[in-house]
Amino acid sequence: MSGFQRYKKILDLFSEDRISWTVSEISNELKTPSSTIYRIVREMVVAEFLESAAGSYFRLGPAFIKYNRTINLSDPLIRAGQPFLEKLASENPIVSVNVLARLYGNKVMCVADYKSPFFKNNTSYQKGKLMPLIYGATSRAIIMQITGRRLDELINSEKFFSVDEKNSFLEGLKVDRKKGYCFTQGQVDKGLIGFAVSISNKKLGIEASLSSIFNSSDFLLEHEPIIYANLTSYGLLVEKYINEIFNDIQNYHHKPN
Amino acid sequence: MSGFQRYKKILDLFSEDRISWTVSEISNELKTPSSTIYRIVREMVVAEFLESAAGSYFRLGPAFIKYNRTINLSDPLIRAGQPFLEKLASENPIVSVNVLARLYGNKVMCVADYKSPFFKNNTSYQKGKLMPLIYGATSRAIIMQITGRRLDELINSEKFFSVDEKNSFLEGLKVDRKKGYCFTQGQVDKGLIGFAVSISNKKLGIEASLSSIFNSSDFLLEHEPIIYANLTSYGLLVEKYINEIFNDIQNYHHKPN
DNA sequence: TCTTTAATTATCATTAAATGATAAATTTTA
DNA sequence: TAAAATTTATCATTTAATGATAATTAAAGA
Repeated sequence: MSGFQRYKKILDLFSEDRISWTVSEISNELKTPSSTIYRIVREMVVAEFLESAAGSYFRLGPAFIKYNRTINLSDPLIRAGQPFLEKLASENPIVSVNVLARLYGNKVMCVADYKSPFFKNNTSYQKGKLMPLIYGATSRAIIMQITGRRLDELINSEKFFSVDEKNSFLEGLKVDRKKGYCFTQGQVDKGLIGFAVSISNKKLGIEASLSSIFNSSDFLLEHEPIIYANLTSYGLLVEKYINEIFNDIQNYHHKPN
Repeated sequence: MSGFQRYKKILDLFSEDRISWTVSEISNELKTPSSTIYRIVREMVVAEFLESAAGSYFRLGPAFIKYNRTINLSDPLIRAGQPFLEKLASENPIVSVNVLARLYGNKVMCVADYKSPFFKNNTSYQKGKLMPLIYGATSRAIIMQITGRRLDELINSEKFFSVDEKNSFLEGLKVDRKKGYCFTQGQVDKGLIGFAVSISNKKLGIEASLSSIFNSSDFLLEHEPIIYANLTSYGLLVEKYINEIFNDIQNYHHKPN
């Protein structure tokens, strides 16, 4: 354990399922002497990346709230896409959750979302939550834009039930690529269906998706063309804005002093 | 530059005003050879704390979105207070921005907020933004619960125009402490007024505030008792829930395996 | 396209810091 | 108040970070 990993391994212990750890628990988990962990934890507490809680427990610190704000102001996908999510929701024919998602390691992460006021169910897509790579329209619209060796590597990180399942998944991707959008039913959350389009920008290395998620009970076949039209047009709009942001940044940096 | 500081110094370069940096810019800024910076930046890119943007620039990475989610699920102040902000807004007599804030180093940081649907103005209080310690009701309700040496240290980190200003500030705190709430007018944003109460929990080390911010043009004197009653009752409610969360955590950790 | 320049990675001797066993101090619990 | 648990301090040893330089790769210009 060295370099930044030393710190990250500790931070990664803190999760939804385990929000606080003591030094001795960390020490056991990472098989590292507690004198070492104490030193590292103290450093991170000073930096507000960790915070001491009651009973000798520690939890993540408020620094992440601060950095998260800066991310929201600097990530071109979020900057370009966030403002359109509410509009997309209001133009959908039925109540929806609308999501911007992107790759995060071998997983997919939602980075922005907007839920229509009267949408009842909870979706698994929540800002900052990692989701499976191969299930759900949101994820499909991301991997369907990836090809060649990178696709292989990503796919190989997933466990398929059988070779057949894997092949039919890859075939499905080809079909979706031609159609230009993805549709899935209950793959992530039962009772929900998802539609998604790809969002990409080669220069900025953006591989993302824009998706709308509905209650399957609300959905009628006649809704599909409208949903598809909305996603497609807003998808293009987001890509256009990403491009504008890219140009803005270029100009900004090339300004003479 | 050593330990965690080495990484934090780089992360802290990224801000609202300067969202992306090149390695050579970082190298100049921190007076550290670029070969060293390259190595460190590469580590943080792998960890998704940084991300490469176009034109050899880097920006903050999506890891912060993930950790921010975990914070929202684990911070007792946010967990206890967030659910009440919308209710507080709906019970206020005029449109408002409602904020949970806490200490962050020598500054105050908003950690959760809710704006009524038709509130027009922008407040400076945004989730994750650092705000001055001595201006605005939101901040006052935090420092007014701090006394003795810690108060001195915090106050001394601030620049007052004069000794008089400092003394009258400290006198004002005493008055507010007796009143049990704070009121300020245009100290942070012109045209806005703020009311705030303290939120605290000794066992959990929480020093925070709950505040409502209004357009001064909307405000009538007859609103004050209602605003005050709302803040006080919701403040107590939040403190009660913080306590319950504290007990939950205690029970959870003391469960037999 | 080729050429030039800039960006990034690799190498490695030197320097500096992290480690972890132990002891001491502090805080919490019984 | 005593005992136990938590946290900090110390320091010889181990290990990793540093930064000058060279090599490679990618981007920008001609």
